Amino acid sequence: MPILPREFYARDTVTVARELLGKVLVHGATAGRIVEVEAYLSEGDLAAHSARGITPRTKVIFGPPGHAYVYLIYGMYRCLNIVAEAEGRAGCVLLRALEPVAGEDVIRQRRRGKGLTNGPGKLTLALGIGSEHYGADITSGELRVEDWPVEPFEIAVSPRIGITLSKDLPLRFYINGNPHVSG
DNA sequence: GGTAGGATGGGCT
DNA sequence: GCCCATCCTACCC
Repeated sequence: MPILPREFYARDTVTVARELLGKVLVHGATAGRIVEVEAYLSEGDLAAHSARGITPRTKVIFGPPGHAYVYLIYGMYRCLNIVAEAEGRAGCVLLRALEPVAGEDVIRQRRRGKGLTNGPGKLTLALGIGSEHYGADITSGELRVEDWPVEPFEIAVSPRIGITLSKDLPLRFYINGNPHVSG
């Protein structure tokens, strides 16, 4: 299936977030359709890790689009973001939930607890994504996003989950009615 | 059905 | 030293 090109990501973050819904994240033999995302903006968004400027951790968010921003959360879990916007501008999309579409046997072996890929920390465990993917180019290579055929769907919008700053901005997007959405 | 608390470590003030 | 863009288990209706 075709890989999304870098131009796809070189747009405003909300557009990228909404259009990532329905696309498929592939890592090796495992793959999952993106069913829930959150946008973290370059301006006016205090919840974004990039809001306090360029640091060793956040520098990839300011770099060229179509790369992975992976970070450690609560000392135990990794979350995967995809960098959007033109180089020099911050902006990224957090992947919050997937619908498994390939390698489900492998995914089951990697997961404990309830749900396979219905949360940002769970989906990285399920697909085997870790800190070694920090900065990885997701327009080529082992970790990538592909455009697979998809049934029509409706996009639902809500505030983002688990944050305190800028918590009322309507920047969480998900496929309405999809059973793999978190929460 | 629900909520409360613990695990666990890097990043930043 | 405090703060997390989380998940799981235990316990209580």
